[in-house]
Amino acid sequence: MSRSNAKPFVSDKREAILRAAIKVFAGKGYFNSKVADIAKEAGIADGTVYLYFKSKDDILRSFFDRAMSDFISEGKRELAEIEGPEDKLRRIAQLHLERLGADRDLAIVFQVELRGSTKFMEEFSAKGFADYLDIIRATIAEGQKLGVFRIDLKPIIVAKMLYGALDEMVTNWVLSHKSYPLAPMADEVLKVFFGGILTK
Amino acid sequence: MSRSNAKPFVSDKREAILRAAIKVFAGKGYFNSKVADIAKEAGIADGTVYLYFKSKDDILRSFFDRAMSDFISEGKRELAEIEGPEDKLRRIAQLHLERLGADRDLAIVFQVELRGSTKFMEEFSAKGFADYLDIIRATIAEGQKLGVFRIDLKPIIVAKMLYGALDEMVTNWVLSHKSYPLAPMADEVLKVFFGGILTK
DNA sequence: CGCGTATGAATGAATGGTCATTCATTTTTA
DNA sequence: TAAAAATGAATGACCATTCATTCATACGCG
Repeated sequence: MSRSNAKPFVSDKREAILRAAIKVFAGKGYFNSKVADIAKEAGIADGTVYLYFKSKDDILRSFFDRAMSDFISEGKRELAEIEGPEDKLRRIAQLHLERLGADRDLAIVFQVELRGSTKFMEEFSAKGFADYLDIIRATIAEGQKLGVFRIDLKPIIVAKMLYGALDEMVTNWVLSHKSYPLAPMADEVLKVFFGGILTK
Repeated sequence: MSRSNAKPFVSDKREAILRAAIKVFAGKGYFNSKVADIAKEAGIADGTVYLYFKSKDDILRSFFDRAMSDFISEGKRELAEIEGPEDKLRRIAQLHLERLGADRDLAIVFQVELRGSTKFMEEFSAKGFADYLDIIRATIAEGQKLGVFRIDLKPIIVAKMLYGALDEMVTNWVLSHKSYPLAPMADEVLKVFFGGILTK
């Protein structure tokens, strides 16, 4: 009876477990994390985890599904309000770095833990990553149609480049022991991406 | 007595174990690979693995150490013969994609398995990756000094971008179920990297 | 109201399976 | 025939998952 009606908060605990799991995974790595560690972090009994998740595997999968679809839907909403492809790419880069730069544990799990096995990688890249990459690709193709971007470039390759560059910024930030703000690097990346590095 | 003097080939078996391990790790992932799997693949007994390696961990570490130092020393040798910073970067990109594109198992372990835990990542990025990134950074700084590259860019960031872009090409190639040659993508990447994507 | 009772949630000790690693023994080499 | 190399069965930890039991909550009834 603690808060209004009891029912809606069934997922409260699921949330708590998910948060605890991210923290634990980020700290010791997925394969080195015990389900008991997650339970302790969440302040519940070991067995309770299995009332909300099918398996340890399922926790990681659930985390990814939610984080990725949140990110994509927020991205689409934001992009809908922007006109030029150039500005769209700028916003994508900013959102990418802002989101991950705002939550180190989330970033660690994304950059490191989710990539630890071909099994996970294939599954995940098939799902959310492909969608994300496709949004970038479509924006580039749009820019080419409008004459803003060079047409002698394959959109999909250019999309992978931008994604790869941003991804590397995040990975470096995650592994670096220094602490600096991640988001501002979006502009540095775009400066090169738009204009190249040659002087001429 | 099989080949000239026996002694020098103590490492023959070490080699064989290493090769077997890469194949096994590439196939099922580091954490899902049993030492017994590696032994079977190498055609030896389980215990024999421990005559050549301290632990399962040590196998992955040894693999990385050798692959990375081989790559870096070969790279340095090649680069010494090249003059302009622009051509140097071109060669770096080509070597990067040629080497990984020539050995899928090696590529899988590099792109996926070595990144599966912060523990490994921190250790590895501290070692070889930092050296590699620094070669790229130095080349870019050199180009700036010579007036070939824009000076309003931070070399380290530009280096991470190039590395990140190449890395993403490799990861996509590894995870893709289609089979296409990786090396030619170096030129596509450099086209953008040098010239940017804007038409102007 | 207050009390018994049914229902679902939570617990955590026990289970079962999995492997990395060891080492007494055997095989190969010189 | 001694030393070195290789073997593979046995050991001991480790941990995901299960499930018999306990606990909390809400409801019905006198």
